[in-house]
Amino acid sequence: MKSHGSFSRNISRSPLPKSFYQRPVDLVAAALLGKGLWVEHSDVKLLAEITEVEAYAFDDAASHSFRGPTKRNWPMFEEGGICYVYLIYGINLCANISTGEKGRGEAVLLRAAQPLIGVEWMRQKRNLPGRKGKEISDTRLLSGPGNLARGLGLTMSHNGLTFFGDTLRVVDLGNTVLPSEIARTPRIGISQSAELLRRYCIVGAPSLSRKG
DNA sequence: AAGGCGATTGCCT
DNA sequence: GGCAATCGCCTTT
Repeated sequence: MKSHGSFSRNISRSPLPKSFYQRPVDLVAAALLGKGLWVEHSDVKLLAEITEVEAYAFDDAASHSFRGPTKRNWPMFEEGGICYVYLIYGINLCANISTGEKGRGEAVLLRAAQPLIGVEWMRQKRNLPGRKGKEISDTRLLSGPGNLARGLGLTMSHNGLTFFGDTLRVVDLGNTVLPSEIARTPRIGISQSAELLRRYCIVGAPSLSRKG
């Protein structure tokens, strides 16, 4: 029986400690798989299981931080556990979690998650007025970085918030993701350092933005 | 001061 | 499978 989508677990409301993020970005990326992403809005509380992420290191040509701090990427240089939100292609938002010590310049991009709590709220966020086609299935609501940010209601107002506060949290879902269940692949949509295996995903998770 | 291009998505062919 | 939408940073005048 696969655990994805199940509620029969011991879900913690406590955010993971700062120390969780004070580690090399690739370790944090892999460790985030299977964890709960908790987002609180004034009218709703949301929870989703992280299934796909990408690691971006300071010495990585594909990373926003590669050329040093700017007005846009400054949260990447904060201490680990800070939210970095940016606009991509003028259309979509992407949410990241900074890692390492302050000044390091590394982050994990959140690419996909499985909705657990607040599913209908997420669907409303995705089904914006004017959208054609069929209703989006649960597993696709947070599939892809732009969709994840939109479905969870993340905006630029979340830029710079911590993931151990009231609004944003990463929590333990009481499950275990074995190393054999984790796949490493090239990152998606980049040209620099395209050969590096820094995309991490839970093998076979239905919410993945792409197979593998 | 201006133009190219990107860690994307959804619609159209 | 191709492409438009659309904003900010970086590179080049």
